[in-house]
Amino acid sequence: MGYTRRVMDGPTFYHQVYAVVRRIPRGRVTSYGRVARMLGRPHAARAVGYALSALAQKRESAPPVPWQRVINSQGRISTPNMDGGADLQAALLRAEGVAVDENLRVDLGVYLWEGLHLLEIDDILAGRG
DNA sequence: TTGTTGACCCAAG
DNA sequence: TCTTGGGCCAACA
Repeated sequence: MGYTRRVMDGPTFYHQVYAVVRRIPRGRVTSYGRVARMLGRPHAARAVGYALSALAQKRESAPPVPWQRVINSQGRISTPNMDGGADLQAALLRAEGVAVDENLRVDLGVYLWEGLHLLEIDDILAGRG
């Protein structure tokens, strides 16, 4: 089968996103697009952002997902600042040693996390990670 | 089953 | 640098 993801017997795309995000090392960051690519969905960046958004609402994350380590491809925090979310994210990153600009910008050349390969992700999703 | 909704990405201007 | 416009995707009503 090629494209049917209506009823996936495995983890949903969201869970796959969470699994990958949990692998981001402390003090490093990556982008939504990169996470999407790691999951074999090069164009699903928006869905990744949506997944993290849902995470913030549900507030049910055990173990917790370090969502603050995910920013956009321009190295900027794109979290809505309604709840002070963007500021919170910046604070969390700084606490990990990541230099965040006053304009909520991070130097990807320094802090970018390259990511994982598909095979490693398969292991993680299979519970061997 | 269809339409809507985003914490996106990329190429131009 | 910043702003626009078009494209892509998954979850949900």
